[in-house]
Amino acid sequence: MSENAREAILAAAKGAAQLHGYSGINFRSIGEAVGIKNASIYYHFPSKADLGAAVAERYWQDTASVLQAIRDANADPRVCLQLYPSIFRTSLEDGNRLCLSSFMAAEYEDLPEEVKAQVKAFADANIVWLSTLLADAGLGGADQCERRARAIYTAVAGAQLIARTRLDIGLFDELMLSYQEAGLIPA
Amino acid sequence: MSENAREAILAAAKGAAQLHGYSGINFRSIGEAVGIKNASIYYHFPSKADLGAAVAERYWQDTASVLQAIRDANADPRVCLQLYPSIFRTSLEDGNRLCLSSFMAAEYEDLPEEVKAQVKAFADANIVWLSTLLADAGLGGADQCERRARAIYTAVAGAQLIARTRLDIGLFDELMLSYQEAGLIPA
DNA sequence: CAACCCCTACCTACCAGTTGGCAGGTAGGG
DNA sequence: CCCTACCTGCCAACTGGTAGGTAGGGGTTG
Repeated sequence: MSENAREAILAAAKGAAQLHGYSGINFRSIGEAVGIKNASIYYHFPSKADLGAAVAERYWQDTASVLQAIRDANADPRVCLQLYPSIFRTSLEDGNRLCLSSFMAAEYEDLPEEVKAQVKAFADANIVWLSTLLADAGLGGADQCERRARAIYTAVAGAQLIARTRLDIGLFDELMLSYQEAGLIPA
Repeated sequence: MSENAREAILAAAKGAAQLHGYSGINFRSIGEAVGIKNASIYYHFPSKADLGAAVAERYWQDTASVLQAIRDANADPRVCLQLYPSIFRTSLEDGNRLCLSSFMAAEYEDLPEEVKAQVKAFADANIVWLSTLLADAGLGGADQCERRARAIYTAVAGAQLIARTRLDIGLFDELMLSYQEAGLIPA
């Protein structure tokens, strides 16, 4: 196992956290999913807080990579902006999972400090990406773009949160369309 | 105590749920807050699921009352729409609490059926109110207004969720302004 | 080549704390 | 005498976490 086990633990914990939150990360279940005993997880991660922070850090880094890939594949910033909601859509497709960071935002008051920091980092990464692309699309100055980036990020996260309760991805798609019609997401 | 106890339990459970979610509703803590022992709660509510459902039901009913009061106090539907975010703002003011329904939307997969139903009812109540007022303001047909109502509700809920992690109500206010500037919330 | 040792990556067994929930008892008012 | 509105005491399940043991591979030394 070795490095494989570490990765498998991260993957299992990520999946669990997207379904049940940080408090739903359970060492016994994760051990079972990975194929080791719960105590063995402590060989790879010193505590639950460390594991949670590692999961959240990996999560925003992976998201940042996907966002970068969208930019690389599409020269037109407006196309990129329209593809932005897809990163939230995929987790709904994948077993009605929530954005890890949204779930942890809800649990924020009960989170260890190191996890909180990674949750904020996710939001920051999204806002930076959005605001860069808004600027590239010529939609105002830096300040204006950052404000709008924040608005888009929070709105899309909210849409995912609520769409989840209806078990209907169509609702999420419809909400993205409404955001476009209203002028929040550039059409 | 009697009927007082029941109300006190509901209030304590509501407060706990807004901070820690459904899974954070803890019979011992609630008993302590109310001034009775945990086992005594079972006299008033047969199970945690029942208590949770009662709390969520009361929550959307109270919200519906506040929304109705806004309508009663303001003839202009546009003024009402601009006051809408205030219901989310107040819970942030009150100890950085989240909308109960948003928190439970995150926990949705782990919720008992009867609680899920009340979580949905909250969203429905908000959307009905918003879409009625959008129609009153002459902002399109019934279908169009309902779509926009959904968009506003999810965006505002998302803003509250993310603003919470920054412990800064100013961010929430700024997001509401951005939604207005973008044209999502009628100005 | 063999004996040795240590490090990796796990294991078993356990602990203390917390959880929802239940059985059965009781003070006091009508 | 019974009903209300609580109580004590308990249980089983589950939680994160710890102590200490071990199989096996690799490197070093006589």
